Amino acid sequence: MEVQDTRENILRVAKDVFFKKGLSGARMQEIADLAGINKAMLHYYFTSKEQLFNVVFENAFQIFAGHIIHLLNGDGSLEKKIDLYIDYTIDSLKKSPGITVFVINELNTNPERITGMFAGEGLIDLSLFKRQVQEQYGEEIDAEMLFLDMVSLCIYPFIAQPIFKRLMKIDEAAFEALMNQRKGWLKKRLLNNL
Amino acid sequence: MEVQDTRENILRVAKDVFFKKGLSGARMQEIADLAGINKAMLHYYFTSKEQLFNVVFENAFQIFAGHIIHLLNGDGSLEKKIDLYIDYTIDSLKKSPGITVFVINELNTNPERITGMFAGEGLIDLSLFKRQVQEQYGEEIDAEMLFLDMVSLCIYPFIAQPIFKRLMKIDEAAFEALMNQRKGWLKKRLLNNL
DNA sequence: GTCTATACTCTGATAGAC
DNA sequence: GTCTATCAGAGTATAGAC
Repeated sequence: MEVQDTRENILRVAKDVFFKKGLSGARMQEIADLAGINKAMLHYYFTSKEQLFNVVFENAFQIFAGHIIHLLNGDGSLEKKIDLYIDYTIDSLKKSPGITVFVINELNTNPERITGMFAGEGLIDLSLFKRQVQEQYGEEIDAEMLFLDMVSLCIYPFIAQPIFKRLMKIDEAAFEALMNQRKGWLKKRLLNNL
Repeated sequence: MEVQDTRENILRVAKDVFFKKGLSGARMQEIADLAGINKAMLHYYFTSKEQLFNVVFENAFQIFAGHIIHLLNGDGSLEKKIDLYIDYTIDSLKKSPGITVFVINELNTNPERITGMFAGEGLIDLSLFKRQVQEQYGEEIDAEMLFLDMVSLCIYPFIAQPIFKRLMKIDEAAFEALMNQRKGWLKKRLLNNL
């Protein structure tokens, strides 16, 4: 197998294992087994478990934060932005439901990471969003609260997915359908209130 | 120190350590140090790390699920219930912000737990809530969606607390104030829409 | 690039004295 | 009930042959 293939393959299965078990719960042996290689090979491509984890985490954080960046820095009216954010976030999380718990958990375990993640560019910044809310709705709507609402409403159902599925007595497919239906519900609820 | 004191003391510090690092990340040595005893004593009171963890988890889950049980099975009108749920949940999470990530993460790592947790009584059941919504608002409001909204809006800000604090450039105290302010905001937003 | 074998550390758990 | 000392297993990482 070519270098690139092996490396990509490791990252693919490492993602699955780290998503499920976190940094401390994951085992290099399991990653090696799933990748069809042995532990020595893992250390040939990645110097340590932590380094491998960091690569996986940074990829995941890009996707996770992408939703928010998309919302904050997108073009168009507030209504259009919110509309797009809902579709983008829910569709994206349907494909990779474990990503939120993974990122949140790591950021909780290892809060120093946050500073590093936000240091990059000025990409993650609420000020444009705030200005837009103010211009269109004045003081009546609190931009920070609206932002908290949007993010919460879209993301939390995926975080608590195992509980909700049990509570509502539905399976994987029904949950996905519920999330699709939720897009319309959220647009009505969020936009009608503005 | 008396038996009860030592045991309670262990549970208190074990909670802190497990909340921060999870099952696999926690170290018996650290728990022993913080409790002011040695590892042998830990195993005198709790047969294994997993057993200690289970006790901590079950206590935490009671608190976590208490919010929802409170909502689902409470007395009074829907409006009153929602009002109470918001106050109860936000006040409770302010006191123990780490609990949500802890519970969610463990349920994600170890999904078999969910069945056990729900098996107990018929306490966690959406049907009363659904009936109440239907009676008061007919088909216009989707009870499951409304339920998802309430829980998401109250809980998610605490889960993503480290990120939000960084994003909004506020400290611990300001975050708490924001959550207090949020109670009023949520009541207006949720109840005006019904 | 890939493997086998192994070194070495960490950590959960127990034995046994007091 | 509490401690010291120690064992046994697991798990990361590396040496070195091919």
